[in-house]
Amino acid sequence: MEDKLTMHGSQDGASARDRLIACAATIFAQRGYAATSVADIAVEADISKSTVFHHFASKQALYLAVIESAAQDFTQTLETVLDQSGPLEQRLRDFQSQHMAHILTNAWVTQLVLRELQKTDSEHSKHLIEDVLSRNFQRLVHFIEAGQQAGALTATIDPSVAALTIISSNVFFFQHRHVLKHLPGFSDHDNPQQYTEKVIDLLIHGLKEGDHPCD
Amino acid sequence: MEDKLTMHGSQDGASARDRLIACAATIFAQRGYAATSVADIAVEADISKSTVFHHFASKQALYLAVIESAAQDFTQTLETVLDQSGPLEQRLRDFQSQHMAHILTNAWVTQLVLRELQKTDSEHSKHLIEDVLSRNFQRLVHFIEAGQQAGALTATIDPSVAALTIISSNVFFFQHRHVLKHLPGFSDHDNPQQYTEKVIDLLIHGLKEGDHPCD
DNA sequence: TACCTGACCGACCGGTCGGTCAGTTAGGAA
DNA sequence: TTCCTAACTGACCGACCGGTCGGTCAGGTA
Repeated sequence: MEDKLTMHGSQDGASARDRLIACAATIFAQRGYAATSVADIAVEADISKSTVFHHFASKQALYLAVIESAAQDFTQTLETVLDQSGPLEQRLRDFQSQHMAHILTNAWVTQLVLRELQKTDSEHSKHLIEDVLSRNFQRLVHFIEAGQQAGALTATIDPSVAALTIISSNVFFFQHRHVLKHLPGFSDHDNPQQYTEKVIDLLIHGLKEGDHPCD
Repeated sequence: MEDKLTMHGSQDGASARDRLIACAATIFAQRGYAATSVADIAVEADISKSTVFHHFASKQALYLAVIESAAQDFTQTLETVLDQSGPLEQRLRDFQSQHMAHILTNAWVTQLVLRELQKTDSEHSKHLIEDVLSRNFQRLVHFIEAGQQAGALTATIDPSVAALTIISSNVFFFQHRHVLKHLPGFSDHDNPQQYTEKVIDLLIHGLKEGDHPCD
């Protein structure tokens, strides 16, 4: 069904179905499911509303296709960051940096995924997203555990908690980046990379002054 | 306007207007603005839809009242946690713990506030919330700065970044607490207080093993 | 008694929503 | 040429939405 090269109405390279998913993704991400009308999506995709229902059985089916596509986007990235060589601290820094860059460049998709994750009634779609998140989470946890076993990281801290703290700082920055501008005294609101550096600095060295007097 | 003690139709203690706001808050928080109908709110509040429009000029006006009420709820708490005495580390621990407890007990309001914060078009309502957040943020930043000047905390880390990391870990836990259950190897999903303890442990002592060899 | 007022309601309105359907177009196979 | 089929469309439908309107009812006041 994907190898159809004959297109009548559409002059774009991508298939009408893919264009439809892409347009729907941004609008769903911007306005949410209920506030998005099928007519809006049709206008954005430059087709009629009926054509939307020709490609998808319902609005919900279109939304599920969007979520599925978003989940695929998430899986194909961030896979190789932790597998590189180099000093452990630098690899942690790279992960944080690339993770931040990824969610910022794929902002609409990220927003869509996060919004879906916050629904209390999971039903469909949430499971695939959870699978993706679980995989990324486990990879990061294993990386930290390896650092602990190698003696490079403190063995007493919970690697799951450390991983979540790393991820949450990036997600929080992303979700509230437009609010952070108005926070008094916060200078890194328009410099996410510097923010990730500072967070890793904090996580590695800790807050307590007396903990490393032998520098 | 608040001192009306004569109520005709309602047998509850709170005024019908307050009950309306309370009911609307939970439904708005659960389903979002667009997905919530005035009829739904009316049913929940056990009044007719017309009565909703008797108390509020429009659905939007009701929503703004809900947001305003939610902002007030947020200001009145968390004001005295940091002002107590005791060792600095314990006060940080208390803040994290009480902040977590607060957003969990006021879950619906918190969800409403967070959802409102993520809107790209701020318009109304966002400003008051930003005021509340800025105040809490500044208070935490000043606390950390004081710890730095007293020599108890490392002077090289950015206090704003530390404050945001503290807040973000709690917010992230709250937002994704239902997803965390399905994360493999994460044991604290149903124990938020233990999670806050571990986060503070991590933030205070840091990840790096070699940083505190003199314990 | 008579009057006023505010809380409240059922019935209703214009508009928008998701979804259907009959019909048109155009390329490929025979 | 004929037929098939997928892509596509405008017209339309019932359901539901936010909001209005006319009116009821219970208390306060004089």
